[in-house]
Amino acid sequence: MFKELDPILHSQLRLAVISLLIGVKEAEFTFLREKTNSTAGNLSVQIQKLKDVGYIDVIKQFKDNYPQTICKITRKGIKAFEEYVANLQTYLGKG
Amino acid sequence: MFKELDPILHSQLRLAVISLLIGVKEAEFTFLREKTNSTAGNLSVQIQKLKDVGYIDVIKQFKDNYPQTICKITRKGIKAFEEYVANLQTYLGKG
DNA sequence: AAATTTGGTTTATATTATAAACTACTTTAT
DNA sequence: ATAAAGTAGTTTATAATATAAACCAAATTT
Repeated sequence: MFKELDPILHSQLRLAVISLLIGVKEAEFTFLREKTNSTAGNLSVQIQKLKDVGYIDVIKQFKDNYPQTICKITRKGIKAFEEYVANLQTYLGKG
Repeated sequence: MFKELDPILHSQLRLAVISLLIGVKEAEFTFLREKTNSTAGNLSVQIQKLKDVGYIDVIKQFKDNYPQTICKITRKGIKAFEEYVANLQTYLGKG
């Protein structure tokens, strides 16, 4: 009947981050923070979680003297997102 | 960009319950438990929350000597579900 | 009448999310 | 040169959620 929803993606902020990364394939921390309208602390935590499970790659470097965090979705992340969306349909279908 | 997702509905079990209730308009606790494959304790708590915010009405009665809990979605609940689904599209659109 | 089943609720615990405080460094203004 | 403010995050503490386990009350079965 209802499919399990990946708890990693069933979070507003993490879902928004993945959704953005699917569109652009690479994005800065600050870009994600602006687009998701989240606090830096929360975003930092959620990016770490997405990285821990292998849904994104995180590259830390410096740009114009400032630290810069770049995020990229992985193949695994794309697959997880697609499955999440598909499973979600089992909840929305009856509406 | 991303719309806020109603935290009451952004829960796998509560969303499943509402999804079921939209289909049938009235359902027993036991029916919901079977269909959602949840534990009675968890379901009891989540039904209480849906009732607290006015998304469902809960009627307690007896049937064949046993207590029976009936749940019905309210107009407010239907509206909330529809809005949740619409807002969710802002997250899934780029996939 | 003891054990099991039905239909739940309550309570305790694990997991998540969020915000606030902090680190480390850079830029700007004085 | 130094103080104040800004950038780019991380860590930590707290609140909210979810889940499971234990419990309750009555009914049924053996």
